[in-house]
Amino acid sequence: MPTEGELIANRLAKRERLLARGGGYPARTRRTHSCRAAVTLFESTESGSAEPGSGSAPHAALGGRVTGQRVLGRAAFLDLRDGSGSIQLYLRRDLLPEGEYELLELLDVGDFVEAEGTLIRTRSGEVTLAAESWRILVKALRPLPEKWAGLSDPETRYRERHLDLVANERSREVARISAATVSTVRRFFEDRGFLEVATPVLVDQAGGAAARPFRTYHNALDRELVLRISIELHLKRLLIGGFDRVFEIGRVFRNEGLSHRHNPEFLLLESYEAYADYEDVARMVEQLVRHVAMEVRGTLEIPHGDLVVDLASPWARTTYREALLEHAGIDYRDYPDRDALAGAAAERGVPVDPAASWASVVDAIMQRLVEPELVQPTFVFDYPTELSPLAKAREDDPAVVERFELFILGYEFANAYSELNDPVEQRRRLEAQALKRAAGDEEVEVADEAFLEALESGMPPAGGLGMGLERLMMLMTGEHSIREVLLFPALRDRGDSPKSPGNAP
RNA sequence: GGGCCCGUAGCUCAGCGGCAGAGCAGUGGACUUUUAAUCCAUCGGCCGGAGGUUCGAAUCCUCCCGGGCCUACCA
Repeated sequence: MPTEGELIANRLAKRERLLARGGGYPARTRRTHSCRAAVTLFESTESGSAEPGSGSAPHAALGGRVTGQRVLGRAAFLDLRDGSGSIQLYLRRDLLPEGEYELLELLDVGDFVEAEGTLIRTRSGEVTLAAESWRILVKALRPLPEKWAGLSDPETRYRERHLDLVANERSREVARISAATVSTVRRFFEDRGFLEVATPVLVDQAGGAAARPFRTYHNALDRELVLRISIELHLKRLLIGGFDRVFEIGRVFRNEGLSHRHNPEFLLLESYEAYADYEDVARMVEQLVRHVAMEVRGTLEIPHGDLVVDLASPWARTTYREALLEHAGIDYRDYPDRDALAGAAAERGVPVDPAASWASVVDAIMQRLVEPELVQPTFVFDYPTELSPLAKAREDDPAVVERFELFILGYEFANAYSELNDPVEQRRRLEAQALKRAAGDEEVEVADEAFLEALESGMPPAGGLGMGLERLMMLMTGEHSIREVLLFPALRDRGDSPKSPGNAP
């Protein structure tokens, strides 16, 4: 077992020899088929001939990465893989032009090659390209993870995702399901006449949610900027401008801790529909999630760990007040006093920050005692107004707003309102939040003057939706950690410098 | 932030006070239908880092770095 440096040095030497022969790193290839297409081609014209070069056997030129090799003297088998799948290559000295078989001396697992020849089925039944010509396209300098045990160290899988994807079919599958989830969501909204827009990521103030932002600086404008924590306020300005249905799928950034379900940057879907209310949005979300499940999984019963998430049955509906009563035994209306509520929370084992407001206490109880219980899809309607500064109050009860959150697997999947569009009331609510901020609470909604002014020009009644798409990916893939569905999850800096082949002895 | 666990060869892992190990990969050789090819030979180490205990530390202790799980926070 030579050191990593020696392994790389071996491959660098082979690269030199390859270049000396006039090969290596060509810009163009002669590929005629993907690996999968070649197998399909052969099976559709199955000649059954086990002897290469005979009769009407189909011909193909393939390219891909060598993932395994079995050399038997004057013949060799290579496993070739491209983005479509894999196929076996058969190299035989007497089938190849003079000197080409000896290229094997320069080949390592991990290199990309091109081979052109005849498709056959071997004695053991495998569809195989019997090469009549081949070359090395790319010399890989680093050894790939071991072929049988593969790559399992989570840290390496996350930090060097390319190796994880090469080594683990499951990781490729998760990436494909995640991508299909996003494209299906996009198509769902497009098919319903929503306009997809792109609004600024760099903004003056981080509004639309309550979270700490990342701060940055624009040199030419000599301006402090922050990265958005939400998309909401810009999309509402588009409703004001006259678009009735808009949506955006975009990254938002929250300067908070990491966990198995939180990443500092994540993919947020927001949609706004004029002349709709939160009941309409709830119906749409139910359709959306079911549609995605059918498109990417082909079923409405999604296995997740030990349980099955049932998307087919009608989704449970409750209210914030009922949910707290059922799971925590607290009717928050019996505790209009902050300290009394904090006492009730403490009795139930919910830790309470002494500085927390009434709203923070009630929400701590919700998060701690209620949300984890909501495993099967559950809508929770009608949140306390104090928790929801951008939502419209119920006409029959101004203490609560027309807001719902959707919970699946014990965590928040979606958040939706009948959007507050009374500019005077909106200003009053945001000013109340500003008082909290002045009292030291950094995680409250900011009063965005540009948004408030826009609202004064008149926003139609509308229903809005926000949904973290990584959580939808987690549901669709059955993964329990957001790091599995993020291709490059945020990690701490390991501190050492990247290894370079240039440093190899 | 707190608790538990992990870090040994390129990869997957064993060793847990007494000479640093295995498989795969690599290197040399044999082999024209293999598919975890096989067979022979062989190279290979900052045991995450720094201190400490000890005659002696990969092994025990402390701190630090990185990761995982649980938990908390993120309305």
